[in-house]
Parts: sequence; structure tokens; C-alpha cells
Amino acid sequence: MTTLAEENYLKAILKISNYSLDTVSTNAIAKELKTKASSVTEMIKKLTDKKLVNHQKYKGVSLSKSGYKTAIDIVRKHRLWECFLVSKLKFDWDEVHDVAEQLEHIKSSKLIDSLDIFLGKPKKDPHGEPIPNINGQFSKSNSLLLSEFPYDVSGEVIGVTNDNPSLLKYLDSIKLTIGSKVIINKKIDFDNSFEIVINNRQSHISYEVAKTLLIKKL
Amino acid sequence: MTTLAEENYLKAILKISNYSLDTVSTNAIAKELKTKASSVTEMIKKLTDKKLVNHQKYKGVSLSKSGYKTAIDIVRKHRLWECFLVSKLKFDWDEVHDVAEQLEHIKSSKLIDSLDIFLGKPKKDPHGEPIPNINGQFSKSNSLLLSEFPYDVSGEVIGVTNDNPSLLKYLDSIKLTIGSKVIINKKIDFDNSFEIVINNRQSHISYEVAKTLLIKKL
DNA sequence: TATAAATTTTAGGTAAAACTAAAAATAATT
DNA sequence: AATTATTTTTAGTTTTACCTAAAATTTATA
Repeated sequence: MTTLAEENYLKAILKISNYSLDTVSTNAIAKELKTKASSVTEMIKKLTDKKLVNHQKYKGVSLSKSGYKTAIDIVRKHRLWECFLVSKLKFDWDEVHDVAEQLEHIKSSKLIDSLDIFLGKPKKDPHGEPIPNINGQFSKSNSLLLSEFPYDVSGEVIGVTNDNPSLLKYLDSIKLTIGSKVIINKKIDFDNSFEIVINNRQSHISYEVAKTLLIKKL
Repeated sequence: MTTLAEENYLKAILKISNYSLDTVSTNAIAKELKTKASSVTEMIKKLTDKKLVNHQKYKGVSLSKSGYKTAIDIVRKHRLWECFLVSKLKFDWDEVHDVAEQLEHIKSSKLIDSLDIFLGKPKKDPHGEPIPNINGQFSKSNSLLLSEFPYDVSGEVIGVTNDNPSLLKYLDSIKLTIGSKVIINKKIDFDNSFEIVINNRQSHISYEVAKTLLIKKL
């Protein structure tokens, strides 16, 4: 049985590895979970003991087969609950994340499979992300909102989900346009804004703006 | 903000006090939560610091006004989720408890109030228990299933929810009939059965039987 | 390639929530 | 009322998941 903390680590590794079995660094996990590298090292030990990840000292971690399945199941739960909140409880699509973050840890396969059927086995969540099926299979998405993008991963702007002229003029002025290369360095908790690198130049954008940008991992 | 452990203590106190502000004993809480009296004492300290309970050394605890509201809100969540599981996800009424036990700790007032509306503001859960409304008000129930009854509390049998003749013959044989006085001493985890006192005589019944009996608190 | 910089790990500590064992207070019984 | 029994609290440990500071390793740079 996995603990809440363990599940959050598995989820972070899955996200940073771009939903693969690729190796990720201790530091990247620490940044993603807003914790310290030393804490990550300790948790990695526990996950290694449970055979959920593979790890060689100083060389980074990768998900094992069972760690991958566990992480995908959490993503499945997260996205199905988001669907429920939007389609049944009339939440706006930008209000669902924090609640789904809690609901994704509820342990009951009967619950999630019944919910899946109740919702009509949706293929995408309210943000357009694919929902893994009961066997963990899903169509790879090639885009994420910048506001949901992992830390320290190179991405390319592939779209803007809002055509407000003042927004587009602003994006132009900071050279954040289709094809730009972006990396998130840091999130400022106070206002949810982001420190980012746009084509190798340090910059800063608000949460509202980050939410409108579709990014493809490079 | 209350932790999961704190919420479970508040819920236990509410249950033992029969949904009142009455004082309950450290030992009763320990038994209800299957923990040790010393653990209870420590947690009571934390709850006292947070002004969720009132406590005088060696004299028992009672819920404060805010502790009572917090506990009632958890009951509201528990019962609404049970309704959801049965009416929307087609769970049987005896499959819902463990999942609702997890869901009741999800923190989002928007979530629970939307769920309430989605379900049509039900007044009773699948077991017939009243559901507190958004202000914490509810019609007092005067019965509980013996299987849900708190430990070490005197109750009186007021009904049997199953008229299987072999069951009724059996109940007669162990003198467990309408009007009998019962107290639960212990639950045996292995088979969920109960050690109980029937009219001051020690006895033992299975979970299946305990589930059929409606008990009124004395 | 030697040195500096960055990353990762180890070592030692803290807080929450449980535990056991023993002490203190209250309740029950002779 | 004195003794015994029960209940409750205190004191000292354990586990999980975090922390800081320092050591070890790897990567980058001069």
C-alpha cells in the first residue's frame, strides 16, 4: 500500500519524465514537490525498497513497471474526478485542480471504475488531457498548459487558448509567441506567478497568462 | 485546519456523546478508535489548544461549539458521499462505509455543497441516518444499526431489519429481542463479529446479525 | 586536467501521532 | 475510612516525512 507522500513522489517523477520510464534528477523532483533534495533522497530509498522506482546513487531515478502503473492510476483518478467536478457538479475548469489533487488519493478500485462508467468513460479531462483507461493505456498528449508544466523542463509554445487582443499584444511584447522556447524556474506562491526563461532570457508572467499558453515538451 | 487524525477524534467524540455536547471518557474514545488511552490524552491536548474540545484533567472531554460544528460537517460529508455511492454509482448500501470514511476528509466546501445540490439535498443516507444540512441542522435519529453502535454505550433493541425466520428464531434463542438491553464490548477484527452484553449476560454475535438490528441509545 | 561549481547523499534533528510502562487521580468495595 | 481496582495522565520510544548542514560525487570551466 502506498502512502500519500509516496504517491505524490511517483506522480512527480511521472510528470517530469514526460509520462515515460526515463530517468529524472533528485533536484527536479525536489523543485516539483517544493521540498529539499535531501528529503527526496530519503523517499527514493523507500520507493526503491518497495520496488516502485529504480535508482543508482548520484545517477537519478526512473519508475519501475509497478511504480509507473501506480502513478498512471493516480493520474487516471485525478482526471476522472476533474471530469466529474466539471460535468456533474458544474465547477469551472480552473477550479478543479486542488480538489482533484485530494480526490486522486482515495483508495477504491470499485469507486474509480464505477465513476468512469458513470461519466461515460471519457477520453479527455476538462483541460484536454487524455485519461488512462482501466489498464493504464492512454493517447499521449503533446501539450500542457504552461501553468501545469513541470519545472526545469524545456518546452515550446504551440498555442494560446485565448484570443483577447490585449493578451496577444502583451505576449508579443515579451517575445512569448508560437515557437518560443520556455522553461519554468520557479513559482511565486504569493500570487501564483512564474519566473520563466523565454528563449534564454529571464522573464516573469502571471498565473492568468500562464493558464492561456499551450506548451509542448521538447 | 484540522488533520485527519484530529477529525477522527472529533467524530468519535460526537458519536459517543450521541451527537450532543455531553462529556465522554478518555477510555471510551480509545476503544472507539481502537487506540490507547495515553494516545487519546495527548490528542485531547492538541484539540484543547485548538479550542475544539473542553477538557479538565481526569474529568473527560466535551466538544466545543466549533468542535461540534467541525464534527457535524464530517458526518454531513460522510452521509452525502454514501448517498452518491448508492444512488449514482450503484454501490450496495453495505459497501459504502469504508470509501465514505475516506471521502469525508476531502476539504472543499464548494465540493460538498455542490454534491448536496447534485443529489437533490437528501435528508437521509442509505442507512436511514439523517444528513445535517449546510448549517449543521438535522433531525435526530433515534436508531442505529447494532453494527454501527458505539462501544460501551447502553442501547435498546427497537427493531430488526430482516424477517428471515431462521434469523428471528436464532435471536429468540439468545434472548436478543425487541426491548432487550445491549452493550457492545468489543469487535473481533478477524470476522467483524461482536462481543456484547444482552440484558447483563455476556454473548457473541456475527457481523451479519449485528447489521440487522436497530438500536436506540438509552 | 586541475579546480570550481553544482548536484546528490549522509548525518543528525524536529513534529505528528502512535506505542509501552509507570505514576497519579478517581471510583468502587470491603 | 482504608484498601483495591479502574481510569487517566506522564514519561520515554518509534515511525514517517520533513528539515539544515556538511560530506561525497559528478559536471563544468578555466
